[in-house]
Amino acid sequence: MVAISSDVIRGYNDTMILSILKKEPSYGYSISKQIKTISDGKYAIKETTLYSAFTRMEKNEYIESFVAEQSPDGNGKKRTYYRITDKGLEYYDSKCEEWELTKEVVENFIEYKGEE
Amino acid sequence: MVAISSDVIRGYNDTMILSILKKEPSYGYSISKQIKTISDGKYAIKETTLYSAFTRMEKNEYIESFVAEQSPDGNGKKRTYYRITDKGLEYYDSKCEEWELTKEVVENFIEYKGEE
DNA sequence: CAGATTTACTACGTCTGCCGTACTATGTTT
DNA sequence: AAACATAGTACGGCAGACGTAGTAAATCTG
Repeated sequence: MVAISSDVIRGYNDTMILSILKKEPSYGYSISKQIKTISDGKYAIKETTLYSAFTRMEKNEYIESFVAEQSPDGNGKKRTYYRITDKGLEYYDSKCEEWELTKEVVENFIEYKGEE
Repeated sequence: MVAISSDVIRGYNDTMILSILKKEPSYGYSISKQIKTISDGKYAIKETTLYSAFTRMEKNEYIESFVAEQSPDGNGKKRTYYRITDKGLEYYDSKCEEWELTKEVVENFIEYKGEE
């Protein structure tokens, strides 16, 4: 079983988070589950990686946080939600471009051997 | 102009080096130039990154070093050449598999917008 | 033939993102 | 009542990439 090492995914965790926040604001636990679902169970972001990404990206103004109740009637625990900013959208787009370039480059050094 | 950030390429520098050493033993300066050529000028490995990769990979027994003259008649400066080991070949193969998986995962989060 | 450039490295310290471990504290299910 | 899911925070360590700098021989260039 091949796993994705942190050195490989490094630099794309932020992109994954932003791609989810592009759709609508969300919070840690939900994003974590969405990443698992979207990746078809192939990747799970670590909690600490996720929350430190929030801190970093908020500092960089790629996201904004706000606190909201779980249900509109005011009961339930409060959660910290994140929303993508315009700067975050730009950053996401640039990361998508970078990905296309990276793919082109790396594939020159990779040998692909079909299924087995 | 999009550039490839170190956080993105991290984890693939070793793979690139090994893919070159798979063909034949080589040395630092040459590998550096080959990476530039093979990537079509899109990526240049930093010297310090390259040489620290040698140290790490030799310790991990993915490569072996030997010293040789530049020309067979014994003149010219000596160079440190590296040769890939069986363990290194295995590692390279596993990295290729990992790349296929990473691609599948990351692409779920990326939006591709043709040329422009 | 002197100076610039290319070749071929080594040393050292810093930065950053990822991760392990651990802890807190509700809410919900069995 | 206990277990599990939810929703985090705190803290420290690690490893790979990189900036800066320095050495030194070989080769090209005016």
